[in-house]
Amino acid sequence: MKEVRVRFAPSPTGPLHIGGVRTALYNYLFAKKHGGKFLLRIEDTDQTRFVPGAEEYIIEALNWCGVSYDEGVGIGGPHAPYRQSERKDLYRKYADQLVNEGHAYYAFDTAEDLELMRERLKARGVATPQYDVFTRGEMVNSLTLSPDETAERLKSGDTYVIRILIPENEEVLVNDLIRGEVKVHSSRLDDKVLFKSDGMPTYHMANIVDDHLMEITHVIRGEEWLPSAPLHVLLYRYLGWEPPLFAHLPLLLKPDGNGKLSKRDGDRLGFPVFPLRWTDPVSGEVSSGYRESGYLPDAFVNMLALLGWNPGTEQEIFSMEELTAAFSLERVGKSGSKFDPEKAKWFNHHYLSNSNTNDVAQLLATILAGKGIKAPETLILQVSDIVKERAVLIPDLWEQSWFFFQAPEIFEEKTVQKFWKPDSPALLVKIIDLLKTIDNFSVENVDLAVKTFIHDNELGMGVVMNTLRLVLVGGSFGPGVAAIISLLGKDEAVIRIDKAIKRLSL
RNA sequence: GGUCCGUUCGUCUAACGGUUAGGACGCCAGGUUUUCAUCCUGGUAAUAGGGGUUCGAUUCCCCUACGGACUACCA
Repeated sequence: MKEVRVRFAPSPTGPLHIGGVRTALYNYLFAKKHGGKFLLRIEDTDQTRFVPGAEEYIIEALNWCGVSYDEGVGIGGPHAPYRQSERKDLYRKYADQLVNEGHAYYAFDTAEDLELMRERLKARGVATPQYDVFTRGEMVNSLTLSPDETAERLKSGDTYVIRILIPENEEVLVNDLIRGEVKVHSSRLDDKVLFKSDGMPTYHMANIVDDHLMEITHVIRGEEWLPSAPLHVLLYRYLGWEPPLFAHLPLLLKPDGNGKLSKRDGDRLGFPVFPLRWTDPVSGEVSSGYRESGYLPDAFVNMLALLGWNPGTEQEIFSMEELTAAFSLERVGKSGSKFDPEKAKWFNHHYLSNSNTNDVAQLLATILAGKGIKAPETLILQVSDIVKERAVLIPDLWEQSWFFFQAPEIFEEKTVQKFWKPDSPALLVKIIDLLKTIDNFSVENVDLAVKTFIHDNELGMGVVMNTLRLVLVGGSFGPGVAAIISLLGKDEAVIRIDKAIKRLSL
């Protein structure tokens, strides 16, 4: 059996959004599953839409997700180059071949000509004006011009495009791995431009040539390409090539209402639609990314994988290896999936709280370093251990633990109102004395000592604990009080209690 | 408008002719608890509508409705 070769072929016109990431992911999983190759090709045939930084962004995003490619831009491979603008010279001969064999033709119409044609047809009541079997006869092209005239125009340097000559009357079949057989009548297809007047091929031409040359076996791409798939089938046939197998993935929809997920939805609903933060080079507008928002790549990938695909079992937590083993195109759904930001958070929380404490400590250490805070490694480790299950996003690690690294400057008014009573200072003085008697300052020991103290003095658990919490962290938040006291250490705990007594008693 | 694709709880989805239509997120309730979370238990909630085919339709066919994609010398 032939080696499976698939590609992800984005256009560098901006940041990759999560729908694109998912397409890349499915290609990757499919390739790995079948022991094949996954390649990255950059489709930059439209020079006017080039956006600086977009290509780098795409590569960085794939790397962050752990979606690595075997051949492509940046790493090369047996079919280099992988950037279409650098393959420019390759395409022309195939366009010529199509013209020579009567499957394509030269068209000299100007933009104005085309506009006029559309208006004319609309006036005539034609709903969809197209350059097709019905209209090509009245346009300026090598079909309507004499061979001499055509040759003359070509020679004199008239600008022209090359259009495919769509056959007049036949059903074009597209066999889709996800949707089955899709039939379209050729009379509904238009004579798409294959070769532009600027000397570049269009997507349609370039993608067929490259997929063939790069020996692509499966084209896995978004559903938005389904309507042009018949055209691609025709091109393979006319070029005499065996077409790859097609799989058109369902779309990612916006969380509310309907429609394709877009950049705007993220802004509007407050969640990232991009894997990484992106700053538009022209407007300077910033779009948030999953990475910068504090998502773990594994959680992000897991969440994305399940949007449109399911394993057929009730498993929902998957490592990349497990995804690879379980993935199949047969289990990709047909209908679009609404993106659910809440579920994304759930995944991240799950991954964070189930992460190895050492890994979490790394994340916390990075945050601390960014704030210029120095802390003992063991403390970071201990804090990470008790705080990881309380964090949904990475920044929560800090939100839940900052008081371990710096003493509170202020005391929450609300909590003071509720727990600071006239007899609080006396209580806390006793607690200080108590803490001083504890030799082994482990969480368990501190917990036992405090609870015994509460019991022996017939005090209320809530009152004592919350008062302690208030003076230790400055409010009503954080992990268990015993853990806080233990990790702070005897000296620091006593200092904080003592200071608070003085400040709050004023 | 035309072409194509689609339609199971609010959301992601399972069930590939026979199930009390299952799971997850969310939500609600209860439990654990020193705060807030977590965690545990339970609950809520769906086959778009109408025709067929069949002993039997979520499942197969048709129609309707609704939704989406596409409709550039953009990908």
